[in-house]
Amino acid sequence: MKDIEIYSVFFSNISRIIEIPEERRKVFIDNTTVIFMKRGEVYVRQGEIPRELPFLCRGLMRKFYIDNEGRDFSKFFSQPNEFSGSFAAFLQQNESLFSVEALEDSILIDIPYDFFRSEIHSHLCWLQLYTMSLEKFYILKELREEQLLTGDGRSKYIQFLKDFPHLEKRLKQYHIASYLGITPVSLSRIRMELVNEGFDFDNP
Amino acid sequence: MKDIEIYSVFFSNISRIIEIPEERRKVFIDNTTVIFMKRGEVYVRQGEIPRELPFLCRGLMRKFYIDNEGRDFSKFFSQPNEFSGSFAAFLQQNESLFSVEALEDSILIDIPYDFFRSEIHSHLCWLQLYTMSLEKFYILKELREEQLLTGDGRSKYIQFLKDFPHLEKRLKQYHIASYLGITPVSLSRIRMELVNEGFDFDNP
DNA sequence: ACATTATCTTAACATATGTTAATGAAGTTA
DNA sequence: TAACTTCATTAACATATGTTAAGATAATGT
Repeated sequence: MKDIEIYSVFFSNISRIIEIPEERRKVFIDNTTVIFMKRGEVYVRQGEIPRELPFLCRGLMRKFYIDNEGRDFSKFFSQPNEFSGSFAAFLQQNESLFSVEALEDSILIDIPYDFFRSEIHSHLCWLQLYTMSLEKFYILKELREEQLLTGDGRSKYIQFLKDFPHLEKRLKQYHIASYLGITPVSLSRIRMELVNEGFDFDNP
Repeated sequence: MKDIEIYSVFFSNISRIIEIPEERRKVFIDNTTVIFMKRGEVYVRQGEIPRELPFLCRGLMRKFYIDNEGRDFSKFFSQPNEFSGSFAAFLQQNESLFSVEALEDSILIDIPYDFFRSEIHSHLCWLQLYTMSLEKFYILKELREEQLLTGDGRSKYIQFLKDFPHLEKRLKQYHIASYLGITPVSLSRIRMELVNEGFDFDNP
């Protein structure tokens, strides 16, 4: 798949939300880069300063923390038409708190920091789109915060199944468990419970 | 304290970040409302649709969830110069997932939804300021998410002490505990541990 | 298809946190 | 000051989740 096709799909998708004029599209294409990633490749490593903000066009990526004891926590699973890096680290140009890896072959558009600050922040159409994106992410975070704060393993898993109905089968159990902040063993117990209560994972 | 003084301090504070032209200030003042709240008063209740976005000028407020079993979880403690409502509910004009109450006498500026969408979203200066605010909140949420996902009670409490050094003495222990997602009993055990290790809560 | 590896399940036991309740400390009101 | 209320601490016990390890199942590479 050629870059031009990637951009074409990209602009077609965002045109459903806001119209970007031809001149701005051209500038965008000239200043950003299309990246192809293979499954298992790491986009950015915890501790690196991300110089680009990646927009996921295709595939599936995972944001994850490794803590001091080497434990792995999944922060989020990114799906197409989302930014899939660390806003926090990119915006502040400091070290990313987490790594990002491709769980499946993926395609993303890399937006360099300087271009982001000059172009995106100074044109109303881009700023509106970016703000909507931020709002969407913020809303997700608010829900996630509630889930993590108030829920036990079981309720967090049930919420996960609602939030990501198509991901349950594409993800490893240990990735799901690490997203919920529990162990794979504990997740397996919860799944067993649900099955005993009549839940059918093939036809949820 | 009169409204005009509140607005004066408000514009003075934000002018350190971005300049708002006189004409926009006037429109802002004409379309927003200053609200005075007493300690213990509730600004918005879980389940209500917030028609205004509140900006906290003075005081201390608490955002909190009550779950089905009646348990109380503190989502955040808002300090001056922050929005202190639910972005998610306000932006989408749907039911707030949490309540907001004043823990101390507080003053806020209420921004009505329609005005927010028409005025703030269509003037670059406001949109830039708003975007920065969103970015700041998003960054906070990203840190909070990590804390909730990866930390146990003890490490979350230590992080809380770093994040809110002046709040430890102004808040009840059970509010702190509910912010960390643990019980007051568990928090008390952690504090006892820290004291035994030589930590001094009077001179931290 | 086979061998190999990776993942998931299950069980036994360990640990952290929750629950309940009693006590003590601090702040409020009469 | 005394009586009362609210809050924090502490202890005993209950429960959910973690840890380790074994075996079963599924995925992968040759």
